[in-house]
Amino acid sequence: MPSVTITLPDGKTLPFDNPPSGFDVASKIGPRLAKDALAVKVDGEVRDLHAPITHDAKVSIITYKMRDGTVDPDALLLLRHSAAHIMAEAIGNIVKGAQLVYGPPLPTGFYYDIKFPDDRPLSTNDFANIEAEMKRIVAEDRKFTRYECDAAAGMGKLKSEGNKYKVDNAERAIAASSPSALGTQTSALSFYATGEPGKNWEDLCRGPHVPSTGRVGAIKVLSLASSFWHGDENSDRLTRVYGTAFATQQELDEYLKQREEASARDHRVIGAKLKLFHIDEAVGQGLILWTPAGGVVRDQLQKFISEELVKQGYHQVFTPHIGRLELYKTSGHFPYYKESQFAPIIERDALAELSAQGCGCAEMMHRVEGVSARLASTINERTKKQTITPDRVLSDDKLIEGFMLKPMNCPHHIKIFASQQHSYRDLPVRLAEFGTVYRWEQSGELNGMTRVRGFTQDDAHLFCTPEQVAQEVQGCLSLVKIVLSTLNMNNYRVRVGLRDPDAKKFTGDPAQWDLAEAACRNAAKTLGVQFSEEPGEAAFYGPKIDFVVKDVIGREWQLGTVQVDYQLPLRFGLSYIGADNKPHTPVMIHRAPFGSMERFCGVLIEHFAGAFPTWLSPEQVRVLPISEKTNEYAHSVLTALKNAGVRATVDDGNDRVQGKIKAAAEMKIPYMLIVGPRDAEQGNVSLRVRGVEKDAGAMKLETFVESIKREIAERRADLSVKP
RNA sequence: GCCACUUUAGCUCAGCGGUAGAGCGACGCUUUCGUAAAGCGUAGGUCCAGGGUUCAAAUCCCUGAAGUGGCUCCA
Repeated sequence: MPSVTITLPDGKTLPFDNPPSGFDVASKIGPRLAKDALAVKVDGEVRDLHAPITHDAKVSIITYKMRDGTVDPDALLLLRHSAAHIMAEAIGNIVKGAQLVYGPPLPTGFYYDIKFPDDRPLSTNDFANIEAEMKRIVAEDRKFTRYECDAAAGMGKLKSEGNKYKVDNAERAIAASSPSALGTQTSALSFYATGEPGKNWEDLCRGPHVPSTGRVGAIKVLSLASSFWHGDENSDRLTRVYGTAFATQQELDEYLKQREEASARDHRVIGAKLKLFHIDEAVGQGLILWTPAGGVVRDQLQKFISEELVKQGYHQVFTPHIGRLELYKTSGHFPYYKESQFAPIIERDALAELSAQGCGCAEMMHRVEGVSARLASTINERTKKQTITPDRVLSDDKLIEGFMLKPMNCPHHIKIFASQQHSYRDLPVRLAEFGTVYRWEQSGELNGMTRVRGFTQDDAHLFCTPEQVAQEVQGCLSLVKIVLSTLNMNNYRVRVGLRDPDAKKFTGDPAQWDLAEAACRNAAKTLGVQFSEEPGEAAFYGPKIDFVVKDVIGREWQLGTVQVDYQLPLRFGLSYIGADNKPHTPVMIHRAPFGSMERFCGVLIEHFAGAFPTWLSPEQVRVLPISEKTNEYAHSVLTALKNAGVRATVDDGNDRVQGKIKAAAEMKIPYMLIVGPRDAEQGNVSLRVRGVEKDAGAMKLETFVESIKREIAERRADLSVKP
């Protein structure tokens, strides 16, 4: 028998005469550890607690809680993977003929994709039954038993069960562990029985699992969703059942409470309560109506960024909401993103003429969507590549012209640049606009302000020489940094999106892409923030740098973006006269520090839970007279505030002051000024600061006005006014 | 777009075949008050829309719209 030496995390070694299991190792360390052990990590790989360790290895025992008292993320994943099996068995017991597909753990829980028989779909009404069944399985505390068969036997077993999804999983597993890939390893399939193989429920599974069902203390079925097999929308539709699990009921309860709290800061809920925006069915899905209060927030953000733009040498431009279809065929937006744009707007006369010719719908679409031969050859010549798809090229007399609701601002800005001749001395030219664009998002994607069909980008396009790219990109990045730090959004990461190495989803010369990607990478390096490079994440015309901001609940939002573009200047034939007196093609940089005003405000609402810094607050101060006796004084206070440019109101209703405070607190107003006879006599105001449970004390009205003016002017993120 | 669920007063929701309900808000009156809701009263509804079943539909069935959670997508 070979002896095995186990090295523990603290460096101690334990000799064993026979290959021990993780449980044996834990038992040798102590009975308490053996009791708590869920699995074992062998040379960094998580394995079943009872699997034999056949060679000398570094071993650590995985318990639910780590030494510092926090939950081990490995243990949680393990437990949730096991919980997914328990849920799958429970569902299988309740719904006959349910075919299991795939059930992985997630950072917050787990799901199982299941194909239900058509006559028996799952509904949320089944949750109670499923949970009861899961509890029964947990109470039985059955062992998770692993067994392996060779590929042929395993496949035979699965095929006899008639579940094509599991057969497919097995085929993938065999392919992934094929001898050619891993040398000597023979491909085998592993199964886990929840209890005894042959007697209890079992599933094809790589594992590992917790030792027994009883170790999963608390499971809850959370929601239903649909998914596609292999994520392919043309493939089978599956039902995805989400759940979560913890070792104890208390942790589950805490998690559910946390979820509730998260939904309480939902921008749609807060937006309605604070009357920040409205979406009206009659106006249309995904179209935001900014109400007066939300209008203040947006206006302040726009003023803020406009000030920065002046400092950085930008020019403000204004362009209309539509443009000729031809423009977007030139830019490439129309062919590339046809599916996610509103349909073209076609002139009445053109429609009537086609209709008179008996032109059918398909023919009409073809003649709208086609590209003229002249445009195709021009662009292909300029970009030295076949960028116009030949089957869409029609002779000019067959084309129908139309307009597009603009999906991007760049073509309009390009035309502004092209309207004048430029010398290299003029560059960079920086054109900025709060430009509203429209995109046809799928209805199921729409979500409050964060996913909409019409939105305003804080857009700008910079036209510069190749030598200026690096510096201009850095300028853009510093702008994004100013924006994020002013708003106290300091938890973000930076993603450099590079072209997909093997896909054809990019246009242009690879050498230019290399240049652009290098410029982005270098600029990201100078940021002093961690960044990741992600191939395949580029725009079709160039690489980009995205700022992904993490909000208070840990969700990530892609907000600011900077993109380098060598393609559009070529497609539009842009040029400037260089020092050599010859024309050169400029490089374009697209950038939007907020991204979209709608989405940014939505994220901002959730970030602050509606409690905006004073400079952004729709209502900055509310004056609360104690009774009608001080209404007059309250109004004089209001006048003083308004004269100082402070957004303020008076609550002169006949509520008691407690009621007025409650109402003002619910509207998340930064400062309340409570005024009674005592204050009126001395020209004072009694201050109450948002988030503070008690009176901050009295102060002179003039002092308050000066302090809040300073706080607003500095765009401070905190409430700084004190008596 | 796909799957599940939801849609009743301005808001949050109850009612689930037999007269349309509550709390908050709004409005009015009383109270004139010192730090997170004073008291009383009044108004407010095409029960999402259209069709069907029924003596009778907010309630059951069908179709559609919108919303929510996911899937897929996001220049």
